[in-house]
Amino acid sequence: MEAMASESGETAVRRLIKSQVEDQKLLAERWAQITDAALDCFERHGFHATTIKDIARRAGFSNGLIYHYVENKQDVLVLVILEIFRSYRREIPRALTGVSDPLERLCVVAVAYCNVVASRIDASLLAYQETKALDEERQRLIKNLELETNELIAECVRACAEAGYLELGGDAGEIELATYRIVMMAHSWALKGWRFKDVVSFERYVADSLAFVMRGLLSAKGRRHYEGALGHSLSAAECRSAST
Amino acid sequence: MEAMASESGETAVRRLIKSQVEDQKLLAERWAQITDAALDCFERHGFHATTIKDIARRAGFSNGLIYHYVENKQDVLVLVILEIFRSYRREIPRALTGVSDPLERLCVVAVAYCNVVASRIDASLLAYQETKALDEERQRLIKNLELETNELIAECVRACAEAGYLELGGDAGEIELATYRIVMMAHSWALKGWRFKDVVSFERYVADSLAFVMRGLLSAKGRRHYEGALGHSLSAAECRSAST
Amino acid sequence: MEAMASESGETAVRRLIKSQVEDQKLLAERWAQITDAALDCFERHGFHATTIKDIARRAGFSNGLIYHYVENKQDVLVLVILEIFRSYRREIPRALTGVSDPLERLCVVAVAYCNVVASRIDASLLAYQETKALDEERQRLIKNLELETNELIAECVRACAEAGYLELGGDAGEIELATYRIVMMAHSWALKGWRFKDVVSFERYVADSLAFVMRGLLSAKGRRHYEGALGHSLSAAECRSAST
Amino acid sequence: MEAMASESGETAVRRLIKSQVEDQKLLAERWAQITDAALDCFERHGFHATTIKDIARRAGFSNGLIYHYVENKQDVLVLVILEIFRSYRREIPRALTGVSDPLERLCVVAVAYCNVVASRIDASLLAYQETKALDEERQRLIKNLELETNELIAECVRACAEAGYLELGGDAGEIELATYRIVMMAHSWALKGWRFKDVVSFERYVADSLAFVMRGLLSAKGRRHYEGALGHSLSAAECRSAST
DNA sequence: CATGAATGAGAGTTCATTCAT
DNA sequence: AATGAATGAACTCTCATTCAT
Repeated sequence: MEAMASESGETAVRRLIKSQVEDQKLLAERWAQITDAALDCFERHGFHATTIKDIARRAGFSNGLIYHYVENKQDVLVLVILEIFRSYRREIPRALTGVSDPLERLCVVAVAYCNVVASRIDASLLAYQETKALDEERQRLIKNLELETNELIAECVRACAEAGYLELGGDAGEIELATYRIVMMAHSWALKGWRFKDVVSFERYVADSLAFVMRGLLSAKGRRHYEGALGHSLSAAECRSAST
Repeated sequence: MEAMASESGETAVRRLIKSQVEDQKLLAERWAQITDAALDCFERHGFHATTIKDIARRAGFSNGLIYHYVENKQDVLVLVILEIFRSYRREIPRALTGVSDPLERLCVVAVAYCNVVASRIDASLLAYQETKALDEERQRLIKNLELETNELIAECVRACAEAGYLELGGDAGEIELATYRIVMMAHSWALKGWRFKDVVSFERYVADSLAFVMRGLLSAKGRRHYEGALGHSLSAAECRSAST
Repeated sequence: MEAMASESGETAVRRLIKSQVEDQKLLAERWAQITDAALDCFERHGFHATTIKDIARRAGFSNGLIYHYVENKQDVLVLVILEIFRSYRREIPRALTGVSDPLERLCVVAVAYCNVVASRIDASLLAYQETKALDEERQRLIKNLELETNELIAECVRACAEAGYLELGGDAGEIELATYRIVMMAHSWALKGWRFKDVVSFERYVADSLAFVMRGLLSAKGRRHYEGALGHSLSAAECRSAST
Repeated sequence: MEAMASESGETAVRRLIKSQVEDQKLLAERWAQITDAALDCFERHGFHATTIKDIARRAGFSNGLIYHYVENKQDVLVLVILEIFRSYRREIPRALTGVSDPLERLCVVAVAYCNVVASRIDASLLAYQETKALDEERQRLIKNLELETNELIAECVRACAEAGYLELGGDAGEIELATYRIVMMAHSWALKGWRFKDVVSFERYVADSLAFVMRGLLSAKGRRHYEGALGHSLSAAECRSAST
């Protein structure tokens, strides 16, 4: 399911963002340049205060060129938001590599997700802040990508649920809600970072929040497993978080 | 402290938003009209896509008039965001009236906060989405109002902590983090409502989330109290939530 | 001729500037208030940068009131420019009182004219700067008033010419040109004061310029009279200039 | 000093008026078009009554384009005023070419200056009328350019003073005042042309005024030289004036 | 006679987008 | 493929003027 969804994501992008340029290699390179430049500008001044010229200047080419690779300014925003979802899809599987215990996988995925969000706080917020500026089709694309990304977490949740570690039945709604508990734990740092930073370090925030979420989600069996055999590997996960 | 803080909020507004019109009654009426109209427009198209003329038209008066009551478009946004904080300050104390048990108060405050957010989902998001469009002074005002509002919840958290119901020491950081667990529970509905709505009803979301947060925060003593004597009054609180 | 002309001036004003208010005494009082306030504002910020509200505020009444005494903003400018011409008509005859020698009268009128200009530099410039902002009828009124004022000087010139003191025939063109030599001597101080002030005092400027103009205008007979019997009274005139 | 000063003038302009367009040739062409169109509009309706759109329309391009070559409306005014100072710097040296007698040079420079002013009466007045509308830096630039231009005349005055032709010591203040006598002779035609035109032709005005100024400035020695050997070349100068 | 809230046309300016080169 | 000059619609904000009270 993951593969299918993510393909539909990339495919949809190609359908949505029209380029006049045929050469696929060049297209990819230019999209990357545009994305980098735009991300930089948006983080500084937000989407609306950034002009196409700003982006072009930072990318090091003429403003006209952007319109060879993108139909309009909205598409640049889409490109940027996409890039974040790509980060998730790159980083999360990497973090999960070699981890097999379902509960450990859940913890790892939560921490990895937090790390991605934290490494691009402003970009993560863009999706919240500016999606409304997009037309319906593009909004739908982004929501789909979010659901795809959530699926990376949902899988781990599902595995835990099946192993009886979670205090929930296995129906889709419950799985999704539990997934969002983790998603919001990461996004809260981005959304409220301006305040949290004065109160607690990121590492401490992640550790505390993970413990909080786990207390909220785990069954008695899960709790035993979590507090028992899992102690050492979890601190390892936290270490990894600090090094990103 | 609460009273003082909230007063400073209103005072700051009067200092920040300059009106050419002296008549306080008229001023209040026009501000309300502008706020209503703007809220409506912003919810539909977002802040940037809404023009002053749109707002004036919807409010039913000339575009020039807005500038008699507000210095610029930013101020209209401030007015709108303010309105939400006013809702909190109106609704939360009302919900708490007559409730004395600390843990019950905590549950009630959480539900009340969720209700306010849910009744003005889009407006609640505005603060997230558009605060960046404001100058520093206005951003500071809004952040202060948020902290003031949080204090309404923090008080209840503190009382529970002092009663030993919570799994935390009483230091300010821990209190604040716990407060934000509740805040984010409400905001998550606003932020992710587009998805949750397909999965779960608002009432169910609130009930589940409250249970989740409580499991995460309560001490053993708190848990006993929560599950024991509190059962009946909590369902009452939920009923109230449904009726708002 | 003077009387007739000045009457036509005042009469024209009453015809041009329409007031809704009948009471002539009140009308005069309000016009004076408006003129004072406007003069003050125009000197600070110029005609265009001054708003009707600015003027009303400084005059101490509501902006609406101005439109009871004046048809539009242009009329306020006319009122102000008029005030300067009234100064000429007040000050110049006063300075000439008791002076009978034609050449002495010429010197006195020149110095008096300079004094009026210097006492209201910015207002004097208004006529130059903003007359173009007026419609044709008002421009004509102002030009007529200027000619009336010039006549105060021209009379003295004519008397000197008739006494043979000047190097010119008596035809109207020559008289007028000689008159303008004196007018421009005064206006130059207003127009170029920003530069002159660093180089020379006003009193010195007047004395030098008077000498310069006289050298340019006087016949041999006039020069003899000027350098002979006139010495003492001229320095007296300069003294008066300094005391205004 | 002259060269240096005039260079600093042009340099200051480039620093003050910012264009988005790099191409120097195009920049010069567009500036010229804007200047011409603006001059035309300003002469008709004044600076304030002229809109950017008016200028664009007359120049034959879109209103947006102006802002590629100029930062704001003020800069257009600066461009226009500048053009006049450029005329002085072009025309005056040309008129002086081949004239070596100091007194003759003084007469030639006066006539040439008058000719420039007369050929662009309204533009010459703009500097008087609208400088107040500019910010301080731009006002300073214009005043500097005026002083630079005056220096073209002051040189001739200085040479005459050194030759003993003028009734003045050589100190800077006296030189400058004498220079301004000539400047104001020219500007008076612009300022009061509306009246003079009915009384005297421009050529006659220049001849009379030159004679008037010379009578005012010359020493006995200068007068002898002026009336003696200079007769023929001066009428030549006047002829040139008529043909411009 | 006086007030001041309300109007609305129109100003300067910005910037996404186009297209000739 | 790349440039960057040109366009022009649309925005925010101002303010002379009106008119109900």
